[in-house]
Amino acid sequence: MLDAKLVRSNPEEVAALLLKKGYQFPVAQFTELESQRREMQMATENLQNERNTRSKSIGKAKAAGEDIQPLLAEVADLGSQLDAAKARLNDVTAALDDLLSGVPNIPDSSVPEGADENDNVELRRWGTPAEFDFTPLDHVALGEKSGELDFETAAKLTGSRFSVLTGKLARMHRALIQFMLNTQTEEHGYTETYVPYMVNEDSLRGTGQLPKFGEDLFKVPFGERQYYLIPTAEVPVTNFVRDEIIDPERLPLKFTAHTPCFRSEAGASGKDTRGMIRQHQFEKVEMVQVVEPSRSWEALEEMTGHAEAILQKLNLPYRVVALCGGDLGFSAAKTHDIEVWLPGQNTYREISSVSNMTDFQARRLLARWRNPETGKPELVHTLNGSGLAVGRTLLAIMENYQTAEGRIRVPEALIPYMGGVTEL
RNA sequence: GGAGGGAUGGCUGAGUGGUCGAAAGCACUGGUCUUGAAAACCAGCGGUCCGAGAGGGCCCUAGGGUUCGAAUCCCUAUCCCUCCGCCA
Repeated sequence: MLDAKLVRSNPEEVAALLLKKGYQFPVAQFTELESQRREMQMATENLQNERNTRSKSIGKAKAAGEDIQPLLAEVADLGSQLDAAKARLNDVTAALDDLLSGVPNIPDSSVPEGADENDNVELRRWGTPAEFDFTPLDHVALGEKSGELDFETAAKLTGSRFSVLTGKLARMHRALIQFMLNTQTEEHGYTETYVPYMVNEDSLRGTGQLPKFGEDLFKVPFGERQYYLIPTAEVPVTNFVRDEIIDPERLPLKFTAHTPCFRSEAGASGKDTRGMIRQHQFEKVEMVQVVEPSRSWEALEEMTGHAEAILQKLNLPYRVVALCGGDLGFSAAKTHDIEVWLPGQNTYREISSVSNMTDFQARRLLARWRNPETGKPELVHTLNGSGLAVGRTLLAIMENYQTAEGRIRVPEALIPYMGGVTEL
């Protein structure tokens, strides 16, 4: 959520900044609601003040043994006036909150202009795509050959956009998770966590998936309530700090978690239907940092490096792009995507996304730290990034490490995790 | 699933329907003392919203209710603890 004060004092300026994201901020509607809110808040508070003052004097009179009947008569209709005022105020603040919670984060000034992924800006490339003296297959064809990647069985068990892995391929999938977690914890200083795969609405509100993006989530009815399967570990892990005031010496908080992620892919029918690029269920190792505001841009670079390190160790060629305004997510002020080279598709595809949410999530979360300079609780900045998406890493290895016989060599770094196996 | 008990500021913890936004302690900040530190002593010290300010509102898990007035009484929900049952 954006800072209401900021929006209030410079609505036009905020609207102009949000245009970069392709978002039209309804300035007139906001200003109108805001002036109503102010008027009603003052009216309500005046009534409350009067009620408090009078009630107090009744208490005094009673204590002094005076007759309080005349005083009671004077306040007879104050209650109903107050109720009416409160109801009007509630309506307006609810409308205002609705409006404001649908407004995305303001993109950083360094974010490139642009409408969609075609306008993203490449920052750097690492590694050289391998030359094959045969026509490289994509991971679906490779999986069919070995029989270890099976979409038909998955469709029988559940439906489309699921996969079944078996044998050594399943093991490599597991090996990747261990490898990523070990790297993030042992080399990059993250604390490993294990978290719920279902969360409540408050958590999703805190990180910004709700109220706007509920249709992307799998819902789980639970008694009278509703839980949601997590779309990313960002949700449970970032919510660690909801309603917390964090001691400055504890910052930065650096957490990593391996979780499955569940996405309905509601708006993506027909997109990436082949293979395991876009699934309803996939594994991801996530990095989350909670930092003091002055450090968040530094942390974005650092975390991008932490994701890149995995690809470098696996010797997978990739490039890093800065997302343009139109391609940025709702809560992000800036995002780096890391795209891995896929020979089977002859293109780079997203394998990690690292974002600085600045104080946007922290405001909804009420995640604060006590700034030693002011002594006051102030909002922290939150960041998250994949380190990495496991399924996509697996298929990148399949395609980049394939042999003419359609087998898959095991990347050096993974051999210890594979019990010494060097080829599948 | 059943029976009880609880939830109060950064933490621990008192609180009789009416000067209660809330005792006390810890922690923290400033000061006195000291070469310096510790100890001791003194003082300060919740959050949030509106307002230029003066000031005012709201917040004692959450949501309802009773009342002129609720941290305090009633209802519901959530979470935690104890015991019984069941269970990977």
